[in-house]
Amino acid sequence: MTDAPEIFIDISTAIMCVAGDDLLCRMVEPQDDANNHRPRLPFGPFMPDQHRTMEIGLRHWVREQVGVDLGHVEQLYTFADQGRQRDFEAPDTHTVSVGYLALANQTARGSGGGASLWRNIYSFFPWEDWRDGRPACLDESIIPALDTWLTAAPEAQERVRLAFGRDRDQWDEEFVLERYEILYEAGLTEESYLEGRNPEPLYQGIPGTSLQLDHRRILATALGRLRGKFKYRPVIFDLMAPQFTLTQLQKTAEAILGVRLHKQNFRRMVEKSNFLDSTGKMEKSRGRPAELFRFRHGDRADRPLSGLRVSSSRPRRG
Amino acid sequence: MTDAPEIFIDISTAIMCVAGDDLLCRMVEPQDDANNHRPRLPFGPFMPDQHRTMEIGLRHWVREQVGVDLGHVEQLYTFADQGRQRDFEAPDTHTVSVGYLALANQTARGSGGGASLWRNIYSFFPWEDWRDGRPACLDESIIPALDTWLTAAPEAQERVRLAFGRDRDQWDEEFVLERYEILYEAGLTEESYLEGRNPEPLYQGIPGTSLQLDHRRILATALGRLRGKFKYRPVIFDLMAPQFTLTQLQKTAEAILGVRLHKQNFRRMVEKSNFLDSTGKMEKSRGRPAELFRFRHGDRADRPLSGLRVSSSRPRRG
DNA sequence: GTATTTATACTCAATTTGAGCATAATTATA
DNA sequence: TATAATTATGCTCAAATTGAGTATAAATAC
Repeated sequence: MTDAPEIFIDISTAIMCVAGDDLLCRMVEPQDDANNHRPRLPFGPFMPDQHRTMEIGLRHWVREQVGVDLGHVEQLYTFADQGRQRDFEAPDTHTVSVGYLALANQTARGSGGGASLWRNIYSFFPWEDWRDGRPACLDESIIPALDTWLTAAPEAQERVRLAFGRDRDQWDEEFVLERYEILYEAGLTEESYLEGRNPEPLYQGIPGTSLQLDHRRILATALGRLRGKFKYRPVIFDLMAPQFTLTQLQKTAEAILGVRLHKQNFRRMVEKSNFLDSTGKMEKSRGRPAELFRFRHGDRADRPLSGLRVSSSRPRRG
Repeated sequence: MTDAPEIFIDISTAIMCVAGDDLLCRMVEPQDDANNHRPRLPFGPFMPDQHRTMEIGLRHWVREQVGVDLGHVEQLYTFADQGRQRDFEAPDTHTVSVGYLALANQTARGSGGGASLWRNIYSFFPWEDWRDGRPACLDESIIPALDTWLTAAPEAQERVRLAFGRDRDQWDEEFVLERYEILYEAGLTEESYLEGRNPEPLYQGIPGTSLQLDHRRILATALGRLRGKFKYRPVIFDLMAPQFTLTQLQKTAEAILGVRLHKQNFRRMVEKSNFLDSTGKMEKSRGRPAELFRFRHGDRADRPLSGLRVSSSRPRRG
């Protein structure tokens, strides 16, 4: 077993942050040196002799490449399939990719080395943002393209139906990865085209910026995980500034879920959850000033670690 | 960078199955060749030249070592910390361990090569089974031992409180891994003793069979994941025979959660969820015969993929 | 000082949950 | 053969939660 390919591990991190209405992800922009004009996540090899754990390794690469202070950090998934992140210069090598999700708040946004940028997450997944109603790109390009693909791959019918729903209400916001994987397999992403999965650049009608290597896949995993997790663990507070108003909290929840929430009910839920301590202070901006709250940490909350069981608002018109 | 340690990947699988009241996990028993008398999970190296994906690799090792037909398969976590699964014979090597959860039903239990056995999962985590009330071992050995440890490591106080709760009702059944990790760090597992974390065999008062390598850690991850997941995805049906009664379904849910459920409410919930099709048939055993149901697959269910939002029964006596 | 904006309070019906009582259809046993 | 024990299923009912408002308060903008 001497000529088995040597294994390398890449650690890539999706760092999320919120600003106003936007859920942002920290990218490393391409240096425009011809080869690779797509942005990427901060990433680097896992070096067991220098990093006792992968999380230590990840913090090293993040510090070096984007200099952001991380709050909550969690491992997402390990992708090992051949060909999704192959290094063509080292064919006798197999690189496995471990994706992480990290959360930061605005105060920790840092600026750090090199060209880098916070990008709205929905610029990579326009079809995931339903805050202003059903995204137009679904009916304009994605669904028609998938229908075409399904005539060639009818066995995928059920999977597509589950991921993209049939009519309204059938959309499960957590299936971010499933949807991205389907688009990838259907050849509707630039990634699949560049990796030679299909001869035609079918992706060109579909909006959404593509990323290097398998980073958009990792990012899809991150968004899906975040959407699921914040419903049952209070991770949302890692995205908030130390003090915040209920509206800011709600905007953050909406940005994560890609969905509009009912204001009064959100407030009621959050108050009952006992997560918040009120600072006496007020924030004034436009209309009536809003009270500033802060997160009440572990020891005093009664439901130790549940999340925000949000209920979305479906303004009645149909 | 020529003398960086070479990386290997182990794939280990926790295969779960249900029989009656018991949640079982498929072990490979030790061949009793002195070195290792502890059981282990089926596992083997990931060989990228032979297995296009890790899941293919896992199925290969499972087939070879225990011959079980797998239903649902899902990746759990990738553990990479030094020293938790070190191979002392190859010091210039670093092995990363990827854990998987797989579900099987009784009809798929197979027998396959070598000495192997289904073992009750709570034999490894006796403190996780609350079906007959609070496990005695908690107050008899675990909590006192943790208290002793906390005097030496007071910074862990908050973590311990969160994982083990203070009084009743504070126990979050999903924190299986967190609890195991605390016991490991506190030196209260045979694994930590054998890995040289502490000179005294403190674990000897604590019940629970230990496993080889980091397999009990993977198993803890598996149980925690299963407990969480079946609440929002219908994975429980992968553990059921093709036809089953509501009581059997409830027993399975109880075995997973390690908690007793309220029968009538469980029935009501499961009927409303629309997951079941009634076969006309009945199963008779002791009392009144029970109707046999089967799982209604995807296309016809109205809530496509929610899980069983169980409500536990707390018989009032306090 | 009136319109606009935003925050917060309160209401109310519909639904869901938690707990238990009642009844039905069997097998085990006196 | 009657009666007890056992298991399944049906139904009730109050409490709590949810979904969708209306109403009012406290600012700024014009």
